[in-house]
Amino acid sequence: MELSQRKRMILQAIIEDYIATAEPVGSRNIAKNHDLGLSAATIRNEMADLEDMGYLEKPHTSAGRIPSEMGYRFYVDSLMQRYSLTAQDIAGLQNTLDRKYDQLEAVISEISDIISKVTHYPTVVAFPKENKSRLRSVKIVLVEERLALVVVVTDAGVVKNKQVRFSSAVDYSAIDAVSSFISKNLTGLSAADFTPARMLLMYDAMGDYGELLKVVVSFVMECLSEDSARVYIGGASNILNNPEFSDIDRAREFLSFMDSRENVSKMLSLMGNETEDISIKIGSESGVDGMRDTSIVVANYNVGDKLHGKIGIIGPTRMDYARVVSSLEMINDRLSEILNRMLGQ
Amino acid sequence: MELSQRKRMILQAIIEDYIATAEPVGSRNIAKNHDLGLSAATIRNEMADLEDMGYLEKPHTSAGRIPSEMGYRFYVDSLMQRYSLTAQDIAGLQNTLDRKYDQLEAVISEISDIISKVTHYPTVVAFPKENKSRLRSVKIVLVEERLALVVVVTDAGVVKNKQVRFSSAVDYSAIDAVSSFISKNLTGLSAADFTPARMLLMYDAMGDYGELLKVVVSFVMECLSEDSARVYIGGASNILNNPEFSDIDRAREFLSFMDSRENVSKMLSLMGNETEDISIKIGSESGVDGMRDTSIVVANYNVGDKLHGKIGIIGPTRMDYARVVSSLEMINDRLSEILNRMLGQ
DNA sequence: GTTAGCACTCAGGAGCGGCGAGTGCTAACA
DNA sequence: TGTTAGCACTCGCCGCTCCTGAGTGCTAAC
Repeated sequence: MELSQRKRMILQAIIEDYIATAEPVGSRNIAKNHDLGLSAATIRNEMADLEDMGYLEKPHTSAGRIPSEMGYRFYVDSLMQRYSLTAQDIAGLQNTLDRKYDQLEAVISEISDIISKVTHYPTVVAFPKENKSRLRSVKIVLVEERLALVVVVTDAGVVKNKQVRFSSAVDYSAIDAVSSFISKNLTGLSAADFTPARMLLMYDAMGDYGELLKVVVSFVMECLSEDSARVYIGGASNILNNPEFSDIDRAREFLSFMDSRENVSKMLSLMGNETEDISIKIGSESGVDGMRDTSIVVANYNVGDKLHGKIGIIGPTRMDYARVVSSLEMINDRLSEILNRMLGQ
Repeated sequence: MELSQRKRMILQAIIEDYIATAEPVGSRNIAKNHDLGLSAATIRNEMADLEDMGYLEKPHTSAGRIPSEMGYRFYVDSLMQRYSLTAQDIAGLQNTLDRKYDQLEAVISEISDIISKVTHYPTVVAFPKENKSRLRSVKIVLVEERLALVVVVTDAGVVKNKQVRFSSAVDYSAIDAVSSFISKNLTGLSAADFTPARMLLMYDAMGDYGELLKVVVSFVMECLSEDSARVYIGGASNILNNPEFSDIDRAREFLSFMDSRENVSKMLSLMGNETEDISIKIGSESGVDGMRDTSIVVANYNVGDKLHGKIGIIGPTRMDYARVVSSLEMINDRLSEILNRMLGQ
């Protein structure tokens, strides 16, 4: 059954009031504060209907109503109006974001702080990650007798490097041999191509240099597969500004979840749907246990067509979705820009 | 005035009881639970003395006593007995620490998690940092036409690198020229040697390659000065296990302090005294405002003789100092070992 | 269909009294 | 003189009751 226009208006009013005040909303308040041209009694009737239909809940008989998860879902999908940030917000954002960055880490942490500051919710930013990338080139730089730097470049233009320490001195000829072997045989391969059989063959073929090759190749594989999604978590304590978390056990449950990057990165990966710009999971929709009554809003960013990542915020189900969505959209655009300039070809 | 042996025993009993229970300690309890051979009345008299002398405080008339900051300080300096970790603790530690690490980041975060797990307090680990290091060598690796990797090696054996993107193609001759210029003129210099005058001269001398040189040199300087102490913060939510922080405002104050790496790294740097193995700041001793009634215990670790860092925990002044100190000592040893193996020459 | 009125519900806060842990003082004892 | 038992006193905490007020649902009138 479709919701009548009047029901929609009332539902929206209730949800927005509840988002603003965190207190159950009564019919009288709606009648007074929103100019709907209806008396409290009429609104009461409509509210009873909305409750029957599952959009509202009563915490107890004599309190007002609060939105159910289904109510929030309907709000987010159909009622929510795009919120425009104030000029002040935007100016502040531009200001901080216009700095020059040269370290990925610095960009990510700064972005996270900004989101926290704007939304007043805990923030999660995933580092950009590669999709099925292929090897473009490998360089081995001998730094000292027993220390080399292995530099891997993928076709997404991403450069990774790692120090490798050897137990005995390595000479240039070994390095050269391995380098040219790799560029001849491995260029253009993706992680899936590194089958055990192929690797064995390779190690054999290289004879004396097998050991060195092994070290280098295993790092190359690491770079190409790269499924360990690194995340940056910021502003976790912001959650305590919400009365939902004024209970200390509740707060601890949330914060100890957020203390673990693994938890958070797992949760992010469950958010799926990389095609949509913004995805929202309300309460139990996230499918994560430790996170009762919290919602997650995530935006996907892309760098070129091979790199992507996610930025998001986590807050109570009673969240200012409209504001969060527009903030995320805006910041996401700027982040994509910065990263494209920084990492793009 | 010196404390009598009896007063010392009583003070120790009170502090240890208070650490264990977080509740003001009364004379009767001491008489009952500690076999001091004294009646409650006697202990009462001694407690009154200890209060007069400043070692104890009364939250209100009819509660027991709690230690003052001065009381804790005396305890830490003179009364505290070295605590030995249980066999189980140690086994657990060895177990996790025996993994092979090859990424600094992984070591640091793992160490932090372990300390949190053992002590149940929030943890802070500073990344190893260099002291007045000198330039050993610089390599510039051209990765693509307009992308190079600059690798800097200091005399502490530390290798840092950074991607540099150019607006126009750079050819090998430029790279070679700059490389050899640097190795001829800058080897052995420390950050202080890079005076503006000298730099200007250099840039001029290089003529066409001045731009490239500028980029490389500024990164070299960055590596040599390196005062931005990176820190890893773990287990912050552990603070909520302590009844001192069951008040939500208190918890928020603490956690929002911990949300900022800058705050924490600044606080760490105030801990000073890199010669001592362990340093302890109790309550206001830390000189940091946002951290009422918290204590900090920090251990210094060294890698070779040029690199050092700090690991520490932060908790309520009512902290199990004995356990924390021994845990930190033990973990610190293992960390030094791992890092020396990993980064040492 | 809308609204006014009314009886009913129920969480939250204020007020109050009793309990008990703890103190300080005094007087007796070794 | 130091130690201890006894006792009056203090005061935070807990649980109880009562009251208030916001909010509901129903009914009857417009």
